[in-house]
Amino acid sequence: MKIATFNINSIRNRLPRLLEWLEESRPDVVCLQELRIFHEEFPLDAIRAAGYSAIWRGQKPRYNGVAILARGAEPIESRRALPGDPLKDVEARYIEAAVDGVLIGGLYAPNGNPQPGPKFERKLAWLELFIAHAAELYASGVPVVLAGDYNIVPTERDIYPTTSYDKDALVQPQSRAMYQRLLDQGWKDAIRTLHPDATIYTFWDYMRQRWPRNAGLRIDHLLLNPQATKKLKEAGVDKAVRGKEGASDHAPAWVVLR
DNA sequence: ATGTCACATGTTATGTGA
Repeated sequence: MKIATFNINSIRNRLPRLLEWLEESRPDVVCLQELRIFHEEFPLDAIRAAGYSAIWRGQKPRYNGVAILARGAEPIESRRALPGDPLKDVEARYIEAAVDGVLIGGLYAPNGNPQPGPKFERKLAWLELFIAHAAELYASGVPVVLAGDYNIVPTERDIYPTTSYDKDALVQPQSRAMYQRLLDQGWKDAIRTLHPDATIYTFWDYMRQRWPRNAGLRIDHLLLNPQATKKLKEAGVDKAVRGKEGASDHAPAWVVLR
């Protein structure tokens, strides 16, 4: 069972790219972030024609937005917001469903820039709620995968050598501490578990030639509880997706569970 | 400060979010 996460950065502009990738990579489950559509604009017909069913949340105005796609199965929705999020009706950032006995949480954490400021406070507050919810899911007894754009660079190894992100919310010690708290609960970062020392990125900014220079960041993650970790077979990033014409600034990251 | 890209407002650009 292949489970992927992909920050699509506007599903309207990138639908052909998404369909192409679905065909090539053939994931069984996909968590999408940054749909950037009104709820009613989701391209369900095209997704169905590609062989997937879907649950999603868009919003007005067209920011954020998350979805879970499943091939050959209906995702059984368990949540469409993070419990306790005061902005749960305003910002579409979390969706959760069971697919083939695996519980999937799809997330789009707040970016948090500029930092410091209210955006950064919102990021930390959202992550606090996410950590609390993750603790509940961890203990559920079933395999759980928390997949999405965490907007956190976990360690220095997860960013190209630079000082230009030093003030960025993605690398702040407070952000990294939140990620560490998830690992301390027992969640495994799937890519780092299988590739502890590799240089792996999932995001390359459009600016300053960062893709051609491979000046990337690893901010899209799949966290696994022990029941899911036991099944972990492969993990990776479909890096080539970032190099296509009209690509998102993120590449899909994925795991294969036995 | 800059670079790029998508969207909102409602220009014939400018601002925001990333």
